[in-house]
Amino acid sequence: MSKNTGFFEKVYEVARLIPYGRVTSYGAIAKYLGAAGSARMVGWAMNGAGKFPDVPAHRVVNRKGLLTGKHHFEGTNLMQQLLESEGIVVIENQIQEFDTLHWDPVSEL
DNA sequence: ATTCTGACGTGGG
DNA sequence: CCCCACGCCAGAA
Repeated sequence: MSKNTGFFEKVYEVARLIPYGRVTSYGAIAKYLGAAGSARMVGWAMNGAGKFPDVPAHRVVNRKGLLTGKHHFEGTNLMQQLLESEGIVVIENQIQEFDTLHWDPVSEL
């Protein structure tokens, strides 16, 4: 087993709870973990999420609904394709109707 | 040990 | 809405 820090593990846990066809933001996860303000750590944690197929990192975007982390996926627009595959409309790396699709673990969970 | 970076967020202009 | 500056803190060199 890898030496996962509790923080990383919790990030992955929340990420797996993201419903199909919905998205959330790094800050929302960070806040849910009680690490509000440390949203960057969530993004960094996702960097290691590539080793976890169960973690839909493509459903995690920044607060603007922008696919800022698409460059970390394979190819150039894999992240967008995955999102569109779930019925999410993405134009120019920007999720349409982001406010409606946004899933907040603090409120929803 | 120090220094820099980073898949972010918030506040002010 | 945009842009700029600061804070956040774990990991890498």
